[in-house]
Amino acid sequence: MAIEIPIQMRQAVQRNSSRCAATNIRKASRAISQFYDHALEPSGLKSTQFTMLVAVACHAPIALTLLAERMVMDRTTLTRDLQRLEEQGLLEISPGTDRRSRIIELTKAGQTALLAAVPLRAKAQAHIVEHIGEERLSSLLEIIEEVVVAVKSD
Amino acid sequence: MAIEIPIQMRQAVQRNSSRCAATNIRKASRAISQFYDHALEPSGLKSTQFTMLVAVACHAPIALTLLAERMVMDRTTLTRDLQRLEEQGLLEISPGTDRRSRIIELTKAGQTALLAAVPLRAKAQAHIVEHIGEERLSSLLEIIEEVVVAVKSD
DNA sequence: AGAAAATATGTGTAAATACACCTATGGCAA
DNA sequence: TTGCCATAGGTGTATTTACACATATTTTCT
Repeated sequence: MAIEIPIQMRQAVQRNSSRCAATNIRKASRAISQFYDHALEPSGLKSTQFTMLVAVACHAPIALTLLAERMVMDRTTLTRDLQRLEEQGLLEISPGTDRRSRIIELTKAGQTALLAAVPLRAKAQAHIVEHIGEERLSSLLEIIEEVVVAVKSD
Repeated sequence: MAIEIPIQMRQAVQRNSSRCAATNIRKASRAISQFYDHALEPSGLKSTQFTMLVAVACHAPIALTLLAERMVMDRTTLTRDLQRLEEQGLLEISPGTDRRSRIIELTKAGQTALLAAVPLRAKAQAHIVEHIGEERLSSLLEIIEEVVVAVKSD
C-alpha cells in the first residue's frame, strides 16, 4: 500500500541524492548514447559498436581479456558484443598461440564501416562542442577519467 | 578475413575518437555503476533501483511518462524497471483518475529500503570526493548537465 | 454525437551489461 | 611426471536500456 512521503523526508533524500554521481552519469550516458546512435545511423553502427571497432582498430590484434580491461568492461559483456560484430562480418575472432585465448582483429568490412562512421561521430561531437565549448569538454573528459580511477582504486 | 591496420590509420582513428564523449561517458557509467552497486549491496538495492526510488520519493505521486521525462529515460524502459520494483513490493503502480495513466508511489517497504540505502550511497560518494574533491565533482555535474541539454536541443 | 487527433501506456524484440558458475589450457612444484 | 593452481574464456540468467508497433482513453472539432 502506498504511503505519503513527508515533505522533510523528500527534501532530505533529495539533498542527499541529487548530486549522486552514479545517477547523473547514467542519465548523461543514456542521453548521449541516444544522440550518437542517431548520428551514426547512416553507417549502420550503434555508438557502442563504433566504440568497439575503434578500440579494436587501435589495439588489434588483441586478446579478449586485455581488451576488456582497456575498455573498463566486463569480459563476458565483451564476449557477446564481439560475437554480434563477428556475425556482422566486421571483425574476426581467432584462437591465439595460447589455445585458451581469442585474438580480436578487424576485417576489411569492419575497417570500411569504421571509416564511414568516423565523420558522423565527429559531426555529433561538433554539435556538443558548439554548445559547451572545447574547454569544458576537456574538463569533462579529464574529470571522468579521474572518477574512473577513483572507483577502481578500491 | 582479418586485415592489418596501417599505423597511420590507427593514429588517425585514435585522434578522432579518443575524446569521444559517448565512449568515455559510457565507460565512466559502467565503472561508477559497478562501484555504487557494490556499495549498496547491503541494502539489497542496485544503484539503478536506488536512483528510481529516490526519483519516486521526490515526485510521488507521479505519472509514468512524466517520471520518464524527469529521468531522461525512455518511457518503456521505466515501465519494466518499475514493474520489478513493484514485484519486490517497493512501490505501487495504480491507475490515475485519467484511466490511461499510471500513478507511481512508494510503499512503506520502499521507503524503508530507500532510507537504509541513503547512507551507503553517501559513503560511496564520499570515496569519490576524497579522490577528486568537491570542486571537481561540482564541475562534473555541471558539465554533464550542459551536455544533456546540448544533446536534447536538437 | 461521432470521428479524428492527441495522449498514456504496454509488448515484442534486441542490444549492452554484469555476476555466478563452468570448461579448457598452461605453468610449476613435489 | 603428475597434480595443483592460475589463467583465458564461455554459458545461464537477470537487469537496464530503447525502438517499433499496438492498445486504450481522452479531447477536440464538425
